[in-house]
Amino acid sequence: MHVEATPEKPRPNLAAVAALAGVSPSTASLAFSGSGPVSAATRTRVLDAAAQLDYAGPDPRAQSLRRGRSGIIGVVIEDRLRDAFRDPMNIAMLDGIADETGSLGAGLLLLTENGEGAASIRNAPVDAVVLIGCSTSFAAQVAIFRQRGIALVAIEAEPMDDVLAIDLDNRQASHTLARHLASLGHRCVAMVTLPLDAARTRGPLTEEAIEAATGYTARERIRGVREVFAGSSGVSATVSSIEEGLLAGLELLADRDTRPSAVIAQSDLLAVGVIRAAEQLGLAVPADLSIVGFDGVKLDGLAPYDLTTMVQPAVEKGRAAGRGVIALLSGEHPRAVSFTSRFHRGTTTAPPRVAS
Amino acid sequence: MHVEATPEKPRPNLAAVAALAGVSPSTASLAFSGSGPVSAATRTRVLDAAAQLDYAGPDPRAQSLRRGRSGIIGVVIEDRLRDAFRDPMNIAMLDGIADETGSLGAGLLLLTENGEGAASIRNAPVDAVVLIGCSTSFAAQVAIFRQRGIALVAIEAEPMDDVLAIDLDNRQASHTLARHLASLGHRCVAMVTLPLDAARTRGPLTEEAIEAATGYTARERIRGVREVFAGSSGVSATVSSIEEGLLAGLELLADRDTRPSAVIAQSDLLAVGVIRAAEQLGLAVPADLSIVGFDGVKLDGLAPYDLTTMVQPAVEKGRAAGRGVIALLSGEHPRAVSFTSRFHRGTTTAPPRVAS
DNA sequence: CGGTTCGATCGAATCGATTCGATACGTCCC
DNA sequence: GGGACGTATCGAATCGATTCGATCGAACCG
Repeated sequence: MHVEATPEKPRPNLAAVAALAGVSPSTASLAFSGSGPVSAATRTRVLDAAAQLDYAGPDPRAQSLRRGRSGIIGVVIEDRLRDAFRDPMNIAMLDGIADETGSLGAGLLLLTENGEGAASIRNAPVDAVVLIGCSTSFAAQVAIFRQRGIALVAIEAEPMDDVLAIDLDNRQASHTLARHLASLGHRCVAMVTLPLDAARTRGPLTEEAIEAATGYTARERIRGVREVFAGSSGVSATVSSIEEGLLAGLELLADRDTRPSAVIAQSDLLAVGVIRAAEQLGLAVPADLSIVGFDGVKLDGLAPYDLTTMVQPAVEKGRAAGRGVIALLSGEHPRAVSFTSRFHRGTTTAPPRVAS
Repeated sequence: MHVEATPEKPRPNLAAVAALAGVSPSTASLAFSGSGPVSAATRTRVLDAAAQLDYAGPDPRAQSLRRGRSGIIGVVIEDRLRDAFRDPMNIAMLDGIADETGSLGAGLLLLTENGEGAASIRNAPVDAVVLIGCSTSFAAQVAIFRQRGIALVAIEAEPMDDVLAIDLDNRQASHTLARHLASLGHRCVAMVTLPLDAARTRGPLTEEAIEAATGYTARERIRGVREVFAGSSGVSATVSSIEEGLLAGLELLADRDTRPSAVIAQSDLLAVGVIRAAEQLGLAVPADLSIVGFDGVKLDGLAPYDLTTMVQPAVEKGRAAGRGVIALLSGEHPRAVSFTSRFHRGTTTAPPRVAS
């Protein structure tokens, strides 16, 4: 006997299964979803028919149309996936989100800030969206999702109506770091900041640049530092990474006349980059240059340094965001959450060398 | 005048927009999709009506039902997001996939091997799926997706019908590493492998364990090593991470009588862990112990070591997978792709110390 | 001037399931 | 024996868009 494989193999649908089982589509649906009274015999018949037709279960696309839910949660990250994932903070948050939403059976759809096509933020089939920190084009994104009627959770973002905020004490924490340096005797500190705006340019931290900054996290942290070191300046980075910190550090430290005695980097990755820059320039850390970071990433291989930094609860932030999503989707009105960071004194800060 | 906000705000649909614009739904659809002859005047009228109703565009759920496409590509990764993202290889591959599929406008949906609910592998609304390497429950997953009629691309997996394979020369590359050690004079080498099966247990590499292993990558690499060092043994890891490598390393090196003169770790992360273990035990690398890895990750902070390893084109693998997905979705029949690794001689290998 | 063609628009079927209300049939109790 | 009740099942409407074929005018050409 020779088997003739039909090139066309139309996937069976619930109606076909129902027909084969000799029941109505509605009953077949009940049998699958289990959300209604169906006799055991009937259910068995339906399931057998399904097996016979090689039916894989209700089509999720049709389900999501009918139910008005797709079971998918969008996570908006930076433009370049690789950049976003290079920072352990983002991964930790993603992990926290997945932790909580996983119980709900929802999947995470990665969305980029300016993607086009079927899965852009304009038309991804998501039930809710988490905007992961440091977004520089926040307002525009919020407008889109609000129009689409999609629940929104934002990590570290400007407070906004209809957006559940998961916040961090960025200003206060930066203030703490700055005070630490001040108390050590530093008077001339410089910053290496996270991206200031959607353009993500590396460059000197001019007053105009700060004024025009749309990056909430960067701005808050600058503010915290300036509460202690009024008018302090620095360099803005294009992304949170070690390489970028190195470049920014070189820019900052190149000129020995304007060289600061301490650098406040807005992430641990950037801080490590600055340390590398210092090493390249022959500066000893912390003797010649004090450096602080932000995040509290355990950076394997940073030895012999132990970075002075603010440790923030990244996974917890993600969890809170995940719980927020769940609450919003069940029609509740969760309240904004705010996390605090903890000061960690490492070995990368010391009193400034006395001017020679 | 006081505005009365209706608590219920039914999202407008295309029909409502069409009605307001005085055209039929079909014409309104054409106006939005641009895939048909519509006069400029009509299009404007429709768009105005949409703006007036605050219509955000066609519902992606309905679109995907009608079109039979969701524009979403699933990526199946390990159970724990954090574990998966800890290995730069996975991120690199993800990045490569995103690079290619992004042009298609598709989003990446993160799926875990044994998730439940709306976004499990049984019922995620995806058009295609990429199984990222080292999957230990490959066959079961393939069966599910095949039944659902979803296009499949697998990175480093057993060849299978209807599955586009993106392969790496795991066996050959491991053979190369083993030969390198052999040529240095090593006779007693041990392995630290990637997870062998879905159970992901850490334990001695018994013959039975190897025999029963479902992890394709791990098995191939073991095979390559054994072509040179027949019967060589070692320890299997639960995940590819530095910590795990440390634990496996300690287990392997604890007993000084059975201690190997070289360790072949199946990933760079594991190799770093083994180096740490050696350091903890007071062994000098490479004088007392040679160590090789696999992947070619640039591990910042591994200094002063430069790991001897096989450099594999991870991003390229991801890109190939992405291109494969695109090809499959456009009905083509792309051919399997195979990548090769490049030997990198670092400073972590040397001739064995002569037995005292 | 009549036939043809082309462009714009419309109607209606369709994608595949869910769900509300109705129906049919037993069973139970007074 | 008849009314009340509960369970299993069914019909039909619905979710929101896309798309094929039909229709209707207008322009064009011989």
